[in-house]
Amino acid sequence: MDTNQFQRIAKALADPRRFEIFEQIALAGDDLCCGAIVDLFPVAQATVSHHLKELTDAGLVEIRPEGQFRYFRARCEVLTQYIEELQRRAGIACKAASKAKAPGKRRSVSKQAAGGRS
Amino acid sequence: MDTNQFQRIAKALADPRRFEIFEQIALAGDDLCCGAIVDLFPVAQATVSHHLKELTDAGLVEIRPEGQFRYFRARCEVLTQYIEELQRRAGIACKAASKAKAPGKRRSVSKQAAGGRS
DNA sequence: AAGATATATAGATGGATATAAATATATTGT
DNA sequence: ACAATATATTTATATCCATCTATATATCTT
Repeated sequence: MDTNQFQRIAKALADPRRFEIFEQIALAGDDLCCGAIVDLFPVAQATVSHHLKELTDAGLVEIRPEGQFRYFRARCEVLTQYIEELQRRAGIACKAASKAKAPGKRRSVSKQAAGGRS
Repeated sequence: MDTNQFQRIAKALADPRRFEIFEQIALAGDDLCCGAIVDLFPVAQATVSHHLKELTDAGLVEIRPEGQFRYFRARCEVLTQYIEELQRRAGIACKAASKAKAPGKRRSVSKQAAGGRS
């Protein structure tokens, strides 16, 4: 999974409302259309539509148009991929950390004088 | 894991810079102090300090003060707990979805006329 | 105690974004 | 074709937040 999608998913999941919407979609299978979701939350239809777009752009949700309705379905595999990527990135780091427990090589820094960054 | 921490972690991970900082902390074991992190990124010290606070508040990082320094360590268990909670919430939903594949109970909605929500 | 260094906090600012109202687009039914 | 319904988009607004500068606090060194 590329960094771009990784971050888009992270951001999509970070908003509580949007995550709840995703949860509801996942719970409902492919049975929820936009209007049904609007009924579940105290927000305007435009807001739900916006969140659905974010979720879709992140790849977490896919759309099945059916007449004038658009039914949403959670792409659980994509969430799984995200979790795996998260585990991979942080997991590698954490593993490396527990390995490097050996010598006392404290990195104490002084640079401030040099003014390195702009 | 309570919803509060769940969302705080999600938000902490959602900012790319902050996630990178977490990665670096995890990679370094408990060897990184604030100044060392500042050296790794083109942002001001105050910004790093802010991100460290967010990560700490989310429980993803813990502090070991040592003299004038404060060394940061990644709490990988907490990240693991978050991942498990994410899997639990979405996983349950996704599982339920694949189970409920049975009858054609489309929820098509009409409510608009009633003007239910505020 | 005084200066230097490390980190945190306060305040300000620009940019992102969640939300809403209004409008546009598409589809269905008559 | 027209009215009604469903969803998306546009535009505006208010809030949040990443970032900065400046300052405060704490610790170390001499």
